[in-house]
Amino acid sequence: MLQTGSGATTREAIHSAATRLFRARGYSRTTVRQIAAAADTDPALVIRHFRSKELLFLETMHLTIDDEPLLDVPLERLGERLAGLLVELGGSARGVFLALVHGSNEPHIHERLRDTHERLFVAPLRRRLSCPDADVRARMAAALAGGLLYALWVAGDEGLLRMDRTELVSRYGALLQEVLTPRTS
Amino acid sequence: MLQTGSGATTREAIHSAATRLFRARGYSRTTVRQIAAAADTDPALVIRHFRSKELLFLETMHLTIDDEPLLDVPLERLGERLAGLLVELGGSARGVFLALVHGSNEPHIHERLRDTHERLFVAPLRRRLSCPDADVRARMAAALAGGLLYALWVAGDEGLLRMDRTELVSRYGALLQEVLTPRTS
DNA sequence: GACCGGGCGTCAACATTGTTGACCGAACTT
DNA sequence: AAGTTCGGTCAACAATGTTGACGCCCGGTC
Repeated sequence: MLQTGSGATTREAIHSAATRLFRARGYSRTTVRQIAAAADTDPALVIRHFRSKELLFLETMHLTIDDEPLLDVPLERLGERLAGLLVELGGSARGVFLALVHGSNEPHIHERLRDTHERLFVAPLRRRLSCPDADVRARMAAALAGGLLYALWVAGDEGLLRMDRTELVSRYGALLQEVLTPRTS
Repeated sequence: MLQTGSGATTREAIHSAATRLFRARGYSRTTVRQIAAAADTDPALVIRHFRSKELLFLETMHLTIDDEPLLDVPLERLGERLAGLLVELGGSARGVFLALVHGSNEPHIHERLRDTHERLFVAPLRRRLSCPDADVRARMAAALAGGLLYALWVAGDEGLLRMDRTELVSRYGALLQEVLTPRTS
């Protein structure tokens, strides 16, 4: 009957509090009671609205990039464009990505991360390629993309973090370009 | 005074049980009581020998590769050699790597992962290069290496997993080679 | 109007987690 | 022989995710 009483609003309060906390502190370091307190409600209600902490996590942690800017650039600049997107990605996307990676010990979260990798990197890149080995190229480029995020955020390579952004974009972009449209020399 | 009574043996039993369980199930899904049961002892003793679950994890989860085979290959084959090492790495190294990545929500484990990345990938590669930008090249190659492990194990890209090993080594190796010793064309 | 059925909220409890302290036995030191 | 220290056992603690019992209040039905 979906009566839109105060139920929906507290549900949204829980949702937004969970989003913020999961992004900031990850899955295991965020407790249901913290979420309840931030949403000014009861821990039991958090579970009653979303059926478990893990389902709440899955419902809040969606990693999306507008992949339109990926598509509207000429093919020979795709590598640099993707590299630029990756290094500028920071902020909220960083939190979601790290939460997914850290939480992917849990099978459902791992599945979510795999979907995200496929949908965010592999599929858009493959769509831009027409050669017979487009799938392999897209997957290798996706591995490179994930590798950059891994090195910067997961491993925390301070050498790369301190590096000049435009140089990093240029060099890593050239590498991505080499996977996507190799020089046949 | 180091009396080698039954103290050291149970400590080793705990150590080996923890190693096995952490590798198989990761940090958060392994409980101190499971470790104690597998070592046939008491949970309290696990904590008394290693001061906390996290310290026990750090003492057991060391990721090492004999980097000698990395060094004894001519520079122009280094890329393919590294790629070969990475895809054949499986087994126990996979468990340790995943445990570190998943657990790196915890600051100390994150620090361990950063050290491992530096010691396992960045440093050996930089040692082989002599150009002025050796550091940047080594770090980018390390990002590629981590990206391959990330794509295969963390994200679980089934397309790459199903791919022919020798082709994957050859193609990803060429890419690594491009970072290490770029064709100046 | 009386009734009551179900969504919303509150509270107390449960099992499990990591961790600590109290107690005990045995072995080594003096 | 006395004492100190290490190794082990047991019970407890606070915090975690989760569940069930109870109360409230609004919307529809006799």
